[in-house]
Amino acid sequence: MAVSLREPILQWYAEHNRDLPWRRPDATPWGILVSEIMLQQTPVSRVLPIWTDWMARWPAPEALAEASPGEAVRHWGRLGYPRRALNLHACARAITAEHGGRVPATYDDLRALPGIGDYTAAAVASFAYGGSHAVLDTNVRRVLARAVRGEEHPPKTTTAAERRLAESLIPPVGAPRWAVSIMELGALVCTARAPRCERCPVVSQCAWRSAGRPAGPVRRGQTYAGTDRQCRGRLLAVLRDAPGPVPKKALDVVWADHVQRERALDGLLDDGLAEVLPDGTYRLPA
DNA sequence: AATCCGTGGGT
DNA sequence: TACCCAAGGAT
Repeated sequence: MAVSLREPILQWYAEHNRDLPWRRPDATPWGILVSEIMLQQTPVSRVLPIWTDWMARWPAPEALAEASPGEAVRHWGRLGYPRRALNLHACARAITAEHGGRVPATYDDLRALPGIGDYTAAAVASFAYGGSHAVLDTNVRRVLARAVRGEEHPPKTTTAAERRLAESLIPPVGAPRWAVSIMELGALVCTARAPRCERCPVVSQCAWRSAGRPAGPVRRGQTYAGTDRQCRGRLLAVLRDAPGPVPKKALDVVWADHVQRERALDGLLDDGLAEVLPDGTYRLPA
């Protein structure tokens, strides 16, 4: 059955895997944790330079824990979803204070850290510690949706059936290798947009392929221009690129709509991504 | 369950 | 050129 997907995909990975720094033998659990949070909804190519800089600057949780949250946000640069920088900083402080400076090894302990959900906990437990978990990211879900269910896209949210299927495929030995293999296949071959079926090691057993690659329903993408998110991004960029506190005027000039701008700024303050000083200037959190 | 949360590159 | 979407998580 679906278990016959394993050997071809493992073999394909052995020949086609990318040499990524967080996959090397000398990668630390901390480096792997940092990479997983940076990779949430973010392409590898954009993570690489930021990850390299972070690991040189903060090679262990204790180092980041000693920095301010604002410094974490500043060095996050334009990776996107900057609350992840705050999450990573909070992870560093929790690991330092509650786990003796060692990244926890179990799924449950990892899952309890800020910004670490089901996927990231399973990924770190597996990749950093050799744990056996279903590592269900968007790549894996797409490969399974196509190869097994014969559909172009996975369901919007992870279903119990997907989880059962993923768990049934975990090999008794080498779970981490299997997880990274099927993820890599989704990332490089079984892509969302223009899948390279001619390079796929399991094309002969793919239900979607044999059905003629039927198109799934068109999914509504979220527009971005003019949103609060774009406004928040503009405002935070001002704070990030300034060496110190900035007057409110510096924020006002980057977004015309007054009501939306104030709402977005309040949101940044609420989220702990910015703070206001007694003199009315703004900066990244100290 | 549906929305919100950034950013930039590929198609 | 628009649009899609990328190793998700929190609410």
